[in-house]
Amino acid sequence: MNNLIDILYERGFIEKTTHDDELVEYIDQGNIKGYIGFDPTALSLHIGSLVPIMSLAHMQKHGHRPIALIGGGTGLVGDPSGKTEMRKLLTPEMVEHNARGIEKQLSRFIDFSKGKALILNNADWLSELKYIPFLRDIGRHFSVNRMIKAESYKMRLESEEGLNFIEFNYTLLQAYDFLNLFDNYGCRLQMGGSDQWGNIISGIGLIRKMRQETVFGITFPLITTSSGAKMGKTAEGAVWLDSERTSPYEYYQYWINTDDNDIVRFLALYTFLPMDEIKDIERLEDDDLNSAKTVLAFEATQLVHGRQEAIKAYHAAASMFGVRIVPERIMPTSSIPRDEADFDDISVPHSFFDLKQIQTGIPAFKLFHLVGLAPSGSAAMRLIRQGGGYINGNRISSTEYMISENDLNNKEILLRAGKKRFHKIKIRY
RNA sequence: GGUGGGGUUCCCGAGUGGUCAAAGGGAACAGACUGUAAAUCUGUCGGCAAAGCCUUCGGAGGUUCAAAUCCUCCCCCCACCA
Repeated sequence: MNNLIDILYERGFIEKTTHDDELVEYIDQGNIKGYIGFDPTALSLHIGSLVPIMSLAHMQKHGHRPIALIGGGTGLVGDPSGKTEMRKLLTPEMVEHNARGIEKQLSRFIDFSKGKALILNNADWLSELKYIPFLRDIGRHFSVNRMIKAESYKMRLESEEGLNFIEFNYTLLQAYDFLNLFDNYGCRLQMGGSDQWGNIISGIGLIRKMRQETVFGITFPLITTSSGAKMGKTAEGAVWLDSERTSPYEYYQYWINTDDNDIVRFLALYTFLPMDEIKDIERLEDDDLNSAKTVLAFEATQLVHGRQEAIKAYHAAASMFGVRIVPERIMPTSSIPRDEADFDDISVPHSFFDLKQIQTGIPAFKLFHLVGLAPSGSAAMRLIRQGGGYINGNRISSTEYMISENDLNNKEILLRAGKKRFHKIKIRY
């Protein structure tokens, strides 16, 4: 059970691989290089990229050398695989900017020091490509007949919108990436999402044809929640790894809201906790399940935002929803604090108001909108009308309700929308 | 370039002169039930200090008392032909 492949299989990272036995043999040699591409379509990565990131981290933990390839060049083209519509084209400046942000986030999971891992940008070689030589050297190895039969293009070919030529070239560029990494870095493994299978196979084929060498591919399953939703999608949009976009508290809450049926799977994928402990979770019921979710949320938050932030989020949640001490018997390896500490709540979303503003009086619905608990005044009005608006734990009875000094509770007002969205008003003196 | 079909509120999708803030479904939100879970049931689901008013149906004009619906021009997408 020491081979990276076994570990990845056990934790649920692998959907399929090429050359099963040869791949295991190859990885057994140790210190191998494997790469994954990251699209710089946004400034930040989100939860959807966590599986690739974690697998690179596992690689490193097992003595191999991960290569994170930022798609600075391919990002200018846009991967159509599995997409229903064409991506918006990004400007080179945007791609460059995004690449930096992504690099920062990756380094939380992977140690890039002393060549223990590499971070590369394919713009470095793709932007220099000459069209005619590229067509002659690379393009001639690709059969259009085969390409249009590929599953990843199928959706687009059958759709109304069709497939644009620029996107059709994406596969060639990604195959060329692999060739390049093979030639210059001795990289023989590419990993990626299941939608990348076609692109990965193309790279493998290209290297076989041009270098007569065998290289390998691994794809990850598409992770969905038990209810069928894509990972990391909420009403507010994606759950980002960047604390500017998704606060550690919100991030923590996302994991706490995990479906019961997903806990084991997610602990395996999104934490480094030992598998034998994770398997014990399957036997838990009721309240213990919530403890397991707490561990999941804590560990996942710690990985992305660091221990301090994870503890803050954990404490904030405790102060809102009640303290929950995780028993020693559940996930003993987890570093989640298990003692009754002083639970502060500084991580709960909050904003500051002047005492004067409160004394003047402000309609409750207005305040809910103001602090972002409702997207509009109308929505806030509805919320209150439906009995979903609370002040300091008490349901607001009327849409006319005015917030005043009387609502101050220890210099604070706790607003709540529905069951689990909180916002604290603090008075600035 | 030609011909035909399209662009509707977060998404899908009905609507071809007033009864349209626009059917239906999905998503989402709230309530009940719970465990900050799922399932189920009920309600809400453009904005606005709100029984009223304002802004939306690719864009800009126009016809009309009245336009998502009719006319003109433009932009974009798709299919077939070249």
